[in-house]
Amino acid sequence: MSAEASFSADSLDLGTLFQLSGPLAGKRIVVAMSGGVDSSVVAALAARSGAETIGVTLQLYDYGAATGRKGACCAGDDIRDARAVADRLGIAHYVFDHESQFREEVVERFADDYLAGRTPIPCIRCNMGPKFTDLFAMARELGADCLATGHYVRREMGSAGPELHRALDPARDQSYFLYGTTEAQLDFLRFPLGGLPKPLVRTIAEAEGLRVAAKPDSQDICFVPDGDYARIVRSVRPEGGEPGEIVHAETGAVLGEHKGIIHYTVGQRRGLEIGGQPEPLYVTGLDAPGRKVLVGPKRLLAVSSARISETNRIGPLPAGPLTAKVRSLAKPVPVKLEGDFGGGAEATIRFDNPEYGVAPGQAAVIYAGERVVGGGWIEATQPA
RNA sequence: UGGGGCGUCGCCAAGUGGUAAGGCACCGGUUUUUGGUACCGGCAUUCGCAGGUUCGAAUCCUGCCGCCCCAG
Repeated sequence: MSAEASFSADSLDLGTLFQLSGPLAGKRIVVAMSGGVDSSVVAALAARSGAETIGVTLQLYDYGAATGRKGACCAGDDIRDARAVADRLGIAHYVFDHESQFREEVVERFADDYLAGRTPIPCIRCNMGPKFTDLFAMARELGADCLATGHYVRREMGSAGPELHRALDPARDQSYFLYGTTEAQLDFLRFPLGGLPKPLVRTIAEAEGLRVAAKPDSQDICFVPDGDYARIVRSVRPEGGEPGEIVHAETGAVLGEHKGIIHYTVGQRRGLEIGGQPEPLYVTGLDAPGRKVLVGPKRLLAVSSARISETNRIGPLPAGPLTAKVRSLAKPVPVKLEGDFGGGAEATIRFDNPEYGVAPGQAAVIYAGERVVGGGWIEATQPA
């Protein structure tokens, strides 16, 4: 409202923002438009840059069927918003129907993970698949010079090629969700917002007269608008939600009954509905075949190391100290990396200090300072 | 139906004459591009029920009800 109110896109060095060498006129930028503020601003900046700009939006799911409540989600509105922004900017805009791919690669996988006693992160699968693989291919086909997205993450040129870095604004950083970006993808991708504070992005949206300027930030899982993810799991895999026993991890005592393993995640405290305890009980493990939820006091959550799979490495492994984030909201903690890392190999991360609530299915993202070195899926953990 | 013990929020539990701790659970909020976590706040006008004593009772007395243990 103050200094930023008078800000306009003209004060930004758009060439630097999009990291394209030479004049932007004659270049072709494909922007992944989700219908939100961020990607809309990216489209606006691209359009301003003088480059030919093409907006692309993926329709990822049928909001009516997926949520079971017609109009409960804004997928339809998002697409309309994206189109409206593109119209306003005078750029081409294409919508691609990706429902079946999204359903298979993201939604069903999400459900299967829960059934297997894991705690999935669909956003990462979505980034790895529909967004960075499929959109990537489309942008190539469209003859683009780069694919730009509204993610808050930075692409920095290192001595060995482009590197992925955390966003300048740590509160907005989305690097955790993008660790799976391959070097080939990163070469082609651009993240113009990674160095900008969010309020500024909204200011630009206002200055550009974008209808989405005041649109709330998306949160939660996009195909679970009301937070009831278990219902989505059951709608995809009706066998989910089978009740079972809640068992003490140490004594084996049956403490209660649960309403389906899909409702629980390692590290979870609430929702067990077991009272009369001297200290809180946490979910310490999930026994999918036995349909058991294992619980115990907090100390049982302490983990010394984790095995991670399908690792992706972005750029060379640095010599310096490494940190890891094992959930999106957490400060990276010091770790040592053991085994091969990258190229899909399995590796182990060893925590310098015990880490609590490390859930299989979540991602472990490895950092060297601000740089994202890569990451993998947490397969199993070793008690501390 | 002889003896002993116990009945305080959904659960565990402090309080034995001075006007209901705490923990767990639950609910709400904050945080947040996943699930969780964490933090903050809320949560028994009432102590199995009914009488009585007292200025005043969950705390003392009486009866009843319920549960547990020992004895049979």
